[in-house]
Amino acid sequence: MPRRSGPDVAEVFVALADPTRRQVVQLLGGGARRAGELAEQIGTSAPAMSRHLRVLLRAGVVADERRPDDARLRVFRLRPESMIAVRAWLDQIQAEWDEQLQHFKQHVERRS
Amino acid sequence: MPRRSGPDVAEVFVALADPTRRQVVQLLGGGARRAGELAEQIGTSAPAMSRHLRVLLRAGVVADERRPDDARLRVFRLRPESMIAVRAWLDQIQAEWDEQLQHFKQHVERRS
DNA sequence: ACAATCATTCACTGATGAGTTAACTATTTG
DNA sequence: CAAATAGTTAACTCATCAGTGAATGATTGT
Repeated sequence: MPRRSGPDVAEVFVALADPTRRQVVQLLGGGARRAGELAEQIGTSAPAMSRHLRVLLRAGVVADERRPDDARLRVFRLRPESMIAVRAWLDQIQAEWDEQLQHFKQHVERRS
Repeated sequence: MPRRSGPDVAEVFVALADPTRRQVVQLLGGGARRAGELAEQIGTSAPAMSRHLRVLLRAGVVADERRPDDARLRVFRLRPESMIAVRAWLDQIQAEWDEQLQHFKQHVERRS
């Protein structure tokens, strides 16, 4: 049983509320990257990036992996399941919304 | 020209990062509600709700409308465009991700 | 005009979060 | 072993934000 928790929609939203972390996600969409690469390409310090990555990890947005050939290097990749969790939340809202629209239509038709 | 700005994905994410505001969005998915109703059903104070609604307004997540019959009553409804903006952002990430997967597949096939 | 209702704004508090520099751990390389 | 590299942790500062109670604004009812 893996120790890292599954994506929780609340934490995912918090994670994606920060612009730097959204940039990280966008970069990781193009493939796995090292922590240092992310810090450099985004233009933030290493400590700041480390903290951001920890938030993304705990939220289940990214996963980490140490390189077998050089264990200093920590590689991060996207976990699309987290995005799917956000989508599911949006779907839930939109489903209720559509249902409401249906009721409204029926109401209008009954009045005509 | 309406004074409220269109949905900005950055502000939408910030708005949805708060659990109370997500509850508001969920309730509004079931139809328009007054500020007081939202405060009561969620169990928060009126001032707090007012602030949350202002954030949601500025982010373009909700729209407000004063009732013609009783101008004290301010009714809030969902603006689905904001959710669509979030979806578009997710789509953009996932598109890059899928493209990356394609490249990976081709790489594996070439190696076999 | 006066009271009641619905909601917002103000002033304040406590908590959280992002950034920085410096120190530290772990790993690889000469 | 010593130096260099990759990254995290620690201690601190600053800003932001959510909540609260009190006061205020705006509108309706008597």
